[in-house]
Amino acid sequence: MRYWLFKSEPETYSIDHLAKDRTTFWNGVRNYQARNLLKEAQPGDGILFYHSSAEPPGVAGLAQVAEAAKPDPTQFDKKSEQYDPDSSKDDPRWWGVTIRFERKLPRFVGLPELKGMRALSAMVLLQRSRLSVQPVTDAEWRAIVEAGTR
DNA sequence: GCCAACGTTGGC
DNA sequence: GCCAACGTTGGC
Repeated sequence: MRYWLFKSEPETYSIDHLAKDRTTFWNGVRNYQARNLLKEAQPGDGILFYHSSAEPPGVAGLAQVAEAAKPDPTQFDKKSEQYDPDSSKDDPRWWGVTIRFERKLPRFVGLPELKGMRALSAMVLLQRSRLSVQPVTDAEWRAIVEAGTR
């Protein structure tokens, strides 16, 4: 079982939206590296639900992978903003996973706090910009869940 | 609103 | 294959 961090702009889709929907298909990823990571995600994997472009940005809650990757239908939809004319149904380029709400963290863990945590000094979130799906280590997961539960 | 980071596109 | 131009992400 692995851990991931998914970024979402809360104005578009927040942890509260997920809490209400219970599950959602996480699609619209159009970055190859993020896509490759999505395809590795397996049911039961843990997800840190991160609010980006928010005030403040940070980890708002937990989710889990409910269903492994399937082709993202928006890539075939000419009317979609996410339409990709170069993708084919035989060999889809873009994929998404179904995720399930687990719980909101009692304490939102903001980015400034994350930056100050020693256990996270090598975390992808803090080292690499602009990657919307990221791997998270066991130790990072534990440190963040603990910080958000205290 | 600004801008750094960085991925993608396309001319050569 | 290089690299300049351009677009997007996302923190501040």
